[in-house]
Amino acid sequence: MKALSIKDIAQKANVSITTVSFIINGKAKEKSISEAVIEKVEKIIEESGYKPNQIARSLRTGNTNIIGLIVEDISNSFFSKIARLIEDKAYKRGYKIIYSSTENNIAKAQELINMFKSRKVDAYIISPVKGLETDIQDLINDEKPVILFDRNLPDVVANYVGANHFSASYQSIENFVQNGRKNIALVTTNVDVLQITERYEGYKKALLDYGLPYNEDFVLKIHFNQDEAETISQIKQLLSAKKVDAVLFATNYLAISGLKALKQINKQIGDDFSVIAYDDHEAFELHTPGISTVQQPLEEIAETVIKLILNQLASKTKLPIQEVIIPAKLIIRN
Amino acid sequence: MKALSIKDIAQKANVSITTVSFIINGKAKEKSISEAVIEKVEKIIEESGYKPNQIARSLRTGNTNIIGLIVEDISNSFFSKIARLIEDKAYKRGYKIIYSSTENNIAKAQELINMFKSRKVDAYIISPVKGLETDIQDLINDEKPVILFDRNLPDVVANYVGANHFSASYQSIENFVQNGRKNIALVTTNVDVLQITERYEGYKKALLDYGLPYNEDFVLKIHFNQDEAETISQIKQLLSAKKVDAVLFATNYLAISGLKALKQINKQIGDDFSVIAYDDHEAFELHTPGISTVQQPLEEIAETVIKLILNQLASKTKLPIQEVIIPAKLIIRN
DNA sequence: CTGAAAGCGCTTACAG
DNA sequence: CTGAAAGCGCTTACAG
Repeated sequence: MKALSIKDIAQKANVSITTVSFIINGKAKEKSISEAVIEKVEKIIEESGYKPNQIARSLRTGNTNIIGLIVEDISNSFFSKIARLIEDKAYKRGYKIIYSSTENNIAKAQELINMFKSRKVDAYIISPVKGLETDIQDLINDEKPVILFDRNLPDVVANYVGANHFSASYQSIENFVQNGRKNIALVTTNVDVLQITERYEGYKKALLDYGLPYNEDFVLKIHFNQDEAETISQIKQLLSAKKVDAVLFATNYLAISGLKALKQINKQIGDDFSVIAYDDHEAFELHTPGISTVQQPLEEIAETVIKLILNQLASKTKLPIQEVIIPAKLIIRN
Repeated sequence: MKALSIKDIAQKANVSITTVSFIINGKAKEKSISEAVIEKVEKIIEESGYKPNQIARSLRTGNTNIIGLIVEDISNSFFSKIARLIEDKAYKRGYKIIYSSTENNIAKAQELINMFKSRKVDAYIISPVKGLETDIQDLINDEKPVILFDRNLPDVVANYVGANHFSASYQSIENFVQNGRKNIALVTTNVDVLQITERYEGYKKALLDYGLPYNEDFVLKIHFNQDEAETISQIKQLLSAKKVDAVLFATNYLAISGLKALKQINKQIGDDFSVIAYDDHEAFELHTPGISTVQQPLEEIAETVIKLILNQLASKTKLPIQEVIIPAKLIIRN
């Protein structure tokens, strides 16, 4: 069964396809199509269930009404929640989302951008990987709306929306210090992105400001993509060999691994040992005791991302580049 | 900066666009284009960074290489994990995924299917809502590849992949009984989909088989979409007013709410009270004590879904409808 | 008030 | 071995 085309509708209504097109696109009044014709055509469209072919429309107009979303991993709850919020807001404005996960792999990310390009997506929302600078710059030079989020690329001038990672991590350490902790460890990843670096810098600076020594042995950089079992074992080692009395986990999945490690070695969170996790996770609230976390304001991030995108999409002229830094919130749970 | 078209490449190479098209599509040999021309054209394509416009290609061929994924909520970890696995496998075969969340809303789901239709997606992967029967039947009549997953629609004959919800729930109750539980409650949703009904039936049948009375007061049907606070308060009521000694939660998010409720009323899981949750969640493993769960084999489900889709996409003829029921696994954690 | 025609960028049957 | 031309289903400038 072949789908109906505008031609079929025009034939049934005994008008030209031009007229049908005007009516479909709400230009009937503007083009002064008579009320009678409008009604007739609309009735036929309604009855036949005709839906314009978006592919043809896209080829003609150059717009697809599709936004490309490129994240590290859609199954990570931070990204899937953002994806959901963005989807919601985009759909209300007639945009659909096509997504992809980079797995932190430059080659894959580049390939994805190329695919999205050849599919002519109208705009890009990207949680970038280092190494993507030129590709992103090309998009921007092409006048494509691009919003980076979560992590920024220092060497590219692009719109960016993200939490204040430095101060979030600084505050966490501050909290540890106020609770009398002195041997504070950081468990982070070896991924070389600004947002991770900033969390590290916040940690370092806070130690310095509070007169605590910085000890390299207290910083564990977990290899991205390594087995969770390996991660757990490294964390166990950090915690048992050293006199660590507090740990900041730089991502939620690291904290999850960390909690598993604690459970295995039977180390209790309490009077002489504290933990703070970056990014929330249901497990943290449920954990006994509750795990304090640094929360990125998801709703606000998604809202800002989509607002910037839609603004750019709506504007004929190039808008100034914006960096929106949103404070993260430290939630104390014990 | 206008993107290059096949015409530009043809001009640069001094050949027709037909020739360029054959080369791009790997039909050069078949069409016996000379080696010299192939090399020349490929070099120009390479140097210029030309990428064929997929929109034009889609309009011409009728294929988009896009698969539409319709789920209840992409931010639910069950769906986001499936989304990730499907994405992976689809990309390897040249397909992209466009997703959408129905929020269990029939009207929204219908709208989504229509959008996907007019966007000419090549295939549909749908976790359906009741009420979508005709829409899905229409797709099937249109010879579009359609795979339902997670939940089936009894009144539509479509490919389906899902876990054996009945037996999963039956086994859970069996486990409770073997541990001496006698007053077993079920916390489920009021969503009227087969997969939820089956979990309920499994619960009922197991009680019957083990000679335990079925008590309506022990079945709590939570309204989908209601506030979590409300859910928690209802669960608290169930647990405090009744002499319930075991609870099966029919979805992971209900179990999360349930655990919060337990924490609030300080009810311990242990010798005289058991819990099993449907669908895994990191929180369950970390919880003290660990929460037993019924796990759907995500990898296997995704694998089967994508295999069925690709088979259909590859096949010229209509393939027989298949229902693949995959056993769920009961993981005992305490 | 309405329509014929060009063109978006491809693919492919047909011709030579 | 290669190319001219039709056509996928739309939109829109132009003409009347």
